[in-house]
Amino acid sequence: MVRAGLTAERVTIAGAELADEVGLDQVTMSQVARRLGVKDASLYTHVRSLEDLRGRIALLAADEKTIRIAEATAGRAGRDALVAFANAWREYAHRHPGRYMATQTPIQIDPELAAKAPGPRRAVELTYGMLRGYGLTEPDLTDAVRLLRSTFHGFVALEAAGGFAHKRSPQHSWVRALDALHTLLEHWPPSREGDSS
Amino acid sequence: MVRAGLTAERVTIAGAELADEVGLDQVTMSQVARRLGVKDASLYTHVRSLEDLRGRIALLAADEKTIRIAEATAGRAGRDALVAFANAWREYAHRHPGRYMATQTPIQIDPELAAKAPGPRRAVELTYGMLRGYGLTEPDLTDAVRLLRSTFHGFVALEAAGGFAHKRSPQHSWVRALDALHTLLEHWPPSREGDSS
DNA sequence: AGGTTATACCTAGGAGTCCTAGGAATGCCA
DNA sequence: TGGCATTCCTAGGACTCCTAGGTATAACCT
Repeated sequence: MVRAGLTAERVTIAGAELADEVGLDQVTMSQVARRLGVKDASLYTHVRSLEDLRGRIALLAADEKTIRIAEATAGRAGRDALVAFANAWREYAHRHPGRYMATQTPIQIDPELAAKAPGPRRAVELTYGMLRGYGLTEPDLTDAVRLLRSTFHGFVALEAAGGFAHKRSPQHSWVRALDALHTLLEHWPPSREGDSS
Repeated sequence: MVRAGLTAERVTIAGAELADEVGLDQVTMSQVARRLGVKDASLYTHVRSLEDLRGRIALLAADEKTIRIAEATAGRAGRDALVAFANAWREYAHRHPGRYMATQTPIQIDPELAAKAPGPRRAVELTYGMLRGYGLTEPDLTDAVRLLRSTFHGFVALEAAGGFAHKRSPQHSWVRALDALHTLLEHWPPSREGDSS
């Protein structure tokens, strides 16, 4: 009898592959075990539960996505950086739909595990860095970061859910959205606080 | 023996309530049946499968959300309409997290059933109507609609997933995002097609 | 009212899933 | 070579989805 040589990472990767191939909710302990040539009970040595596995897939995806974005934006600034950032985000979501969907999970991720994963924190830093060139200051900066992340995520999520009719290619709308966001960042509106107009 | 008086609608509503209370993935045939005081097998008279039920919940949510938005935007125009539209969207997502999450489901909804649901189609019309005041023309109009929908959805999705750190209230960022979108719509950038700068 | 029909709801059960408990095999290191 | 930690197993309980086939009830029709 040959051991399969499992580890939490290998289980997570198998789950992530499965998620991309057949959808996140088809990722079951049994399926993952089958793919690894192992009985489902064996997985519990490496992973606490199915929930835990899904959390690990989400963190893996966050890390991978962050790395792609970092590579894509390296050495770029302004509009170039914005476009590279956004395209890397969207491409990751397209290439790894299951992994990406795992990141949408309302958080019940093991905090201890999440603390070790550099992805999420790094992603925020990257976004701030990308916006440096636009001359925004806090709290506008945080608001702009959130707006960008919302738009990127929302677009790919609607795309994945079939939320766009067929009359115009999503690609066109995507490019135009990036144009719009760029000009928006260049002319970020002042706060209307106390404005009664 | 008293009959429960079930129907596809009542099963769907029970499922939707359950989704809001305990999360969409806790919506099982057994749980819904239990809530209705019925055996799980009985539900299959009214609903084809669990997938089918989830699709019905998604359509119900789409309809409800559209109605809320229609009420909120009635008689408004310009920025007022934009803010009312967006707030109605976000409020629905907050109040009915489970239902809302069901709408994110990658489409495997019974087409025949979807054709009868007015929600999604109506929602698109409403969005176009809201943008009428901004003087956009096709294809910019479609691009703008998609950008707005992406941002609204992305924001509430990230909010629900705990994607925003605690340093600044999401509410502030939301208001600023709406400001930003409004000025963006007033100064929609021309197409850069063929622009090599 | 009584009989007929449609259907709402049931019981029974198979297959698949998550997860635990405890045992056997394997690789490592003295 | 022997001891030990760990990997992986078998066995099994509880729950889930869904089907098949039977019973009870409501609605309709004369």
